[in-house]
Amino acid sequence: MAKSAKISASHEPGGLIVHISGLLPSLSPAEQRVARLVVSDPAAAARRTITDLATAAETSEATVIRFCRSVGMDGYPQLRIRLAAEAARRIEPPDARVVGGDIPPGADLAQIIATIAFNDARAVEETAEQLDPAVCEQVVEAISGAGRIDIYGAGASGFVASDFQQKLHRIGRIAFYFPDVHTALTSAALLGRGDVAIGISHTGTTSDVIEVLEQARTRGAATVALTNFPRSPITDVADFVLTTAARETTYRSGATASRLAQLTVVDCLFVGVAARNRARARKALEATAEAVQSHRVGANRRRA
Amino acid sequence: MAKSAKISASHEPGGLIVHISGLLPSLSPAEQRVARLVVSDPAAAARRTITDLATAAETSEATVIRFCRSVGMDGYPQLRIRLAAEAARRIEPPDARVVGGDIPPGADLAQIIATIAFNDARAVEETAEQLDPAVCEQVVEAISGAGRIDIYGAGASGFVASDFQQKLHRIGRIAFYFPDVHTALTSAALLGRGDVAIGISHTGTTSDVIEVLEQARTRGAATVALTNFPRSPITDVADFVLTTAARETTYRSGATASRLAQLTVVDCLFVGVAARNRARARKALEATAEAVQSHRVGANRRRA
DNA sequence: CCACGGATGAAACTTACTTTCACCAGGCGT
DNA sequence: ACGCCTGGTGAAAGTAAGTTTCATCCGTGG
Repeated sequence: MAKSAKISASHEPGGLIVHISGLLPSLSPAEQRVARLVVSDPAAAARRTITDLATAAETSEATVIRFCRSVGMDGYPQLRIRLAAEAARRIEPPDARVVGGDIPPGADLAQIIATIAFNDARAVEETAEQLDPAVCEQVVEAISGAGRIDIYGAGASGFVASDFQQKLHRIGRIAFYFPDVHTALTSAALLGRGDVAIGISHTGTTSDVIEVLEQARTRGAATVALTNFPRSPITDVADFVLTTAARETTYRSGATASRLAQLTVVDCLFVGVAARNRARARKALEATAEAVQSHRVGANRRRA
Repeated sequence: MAKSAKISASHEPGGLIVHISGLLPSLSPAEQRVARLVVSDPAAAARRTITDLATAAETSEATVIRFCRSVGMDGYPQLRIRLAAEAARRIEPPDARVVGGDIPPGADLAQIIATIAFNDARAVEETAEQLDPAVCEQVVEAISGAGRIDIYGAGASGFVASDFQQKLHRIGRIAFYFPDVHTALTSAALLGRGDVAIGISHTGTTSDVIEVLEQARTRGAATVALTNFPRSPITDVADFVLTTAARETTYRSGATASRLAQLTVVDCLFVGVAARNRARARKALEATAEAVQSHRVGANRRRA
């Protein structure tokens, strides 16, 4: 008893396994048998019941408990949990993911999934990191006070534009999206001071969008550009520039990463606007949610 | 096609937590209370005894056991250990970010951005983790060999459906998307063996989509469901079920996280299909890229 | 209104964990 | 050599944790 008592003081936060193997020689023979089992396969040990482990170590449960105390645990369940945690941590990180890289021709689907998800998640994170909250704030303010909001985007970015439009609409802001250039131009011509025009273009070189944004600007509307390239042409016609941070240059993994990044920015703006008037936004959201209720079918099933 | 045994079954290698939150709506109220406790702090739950947890969830031990079974565990000890492992693997939760939580009323924009981006990125990562490559593979194969591919989705999921359609179209697959239920139904009625129908619904309860998918199935098409909830009604009419892992349950941060997750899955499938025939896909992509070139304006500037 | 089925918790029950205690083996003083 | 302590050990008793059963409750649909 005296021997193990002194050890109990050491609180071992890091490597429990290491800790155990360190004091292995100071343990009694029967406890050593237990310790060796534990050290050699922590994950397996974590799965065993105390009786099981005792049998495997050719000893009694009592000894296992003594072992637990010897290494500074309260009891067996605690040891089990620590072991499980330890074992989980040991798993090496998923092999070298190709950052922003191409997908090798021979890749299997699991690899493809890992690569894509990694890049997609990165795009979202990095976009958020480099977003300037000050600019966002100004844009949010402009949108909040706008008489009307026009959103432009072509192709894949049109998708995002449309999403933004819907979101704003759902919280009661007057927002429009135009899938067609001519309609957009017409609308832009009707904007004025106090209105907001938002142009979305990943490359920042989509002439249609630039043109429309320019039109809006000359009419006195505040113009916002959302693009991946801070020095692209679209930024010339924008009062506020928001950038995404998708690295993907190739078309390989679709333009999905950039789309996700754009959607994230849009979401931030949306929540920012909604936060300005919680009550009103919430009310509007609840109303719209209710509206689609009738198109929902019975709840999720219970059992398997 | 093995229609009896549904593909996807009990695959949850990625995240147990994620798995649980997906199952959440399909649990009974009392079990949901337990689930919420577990999801909100897995590490703490792992430390608790079953009686403790039951008390905290204001329910009985019996319910906790039922919960364990519902999420596919043998019993409470097993759950505990899995939770401990899970919690350990989890990287230090970035300071005060409310995981899947609400955005505090007083939050400034920088906080909002951080929270949103964090949740969005998480949704993408966790979705990838829990995606079953085997099911993906089968879906990819079905799509690759399909005579025709119909994609259905309403509201926000409609965007994703449309995106998928565009992607497949761009690599030369014959794919359709219908924004309108009636057109979709008509189209579904014309499907047959060898065709593929894909239904996208975050909640898995959108009656329109379910209906159309069912129609497609009775016509002999292979049906695929993409939803966040593995036990939702849409899975009843699907041969293949793919799930996303967005935790957000509230409308607050928009349904953006779920949308991103869906897009990621779509991207994976797309790349998977494209990888099946690199040459052909690449050629098609290059052709389409060239087509929009004329709508691009001069390159990015070099310096300021 | 009742029958029904699922959800639920109390209590019985089982298993796992912990403590107690007697025993044994080896060291040590007489 | 003989007791006599001392630490190591497992059997068994005891306690707590986990699991099952079952009666009750509640909402649903006939």
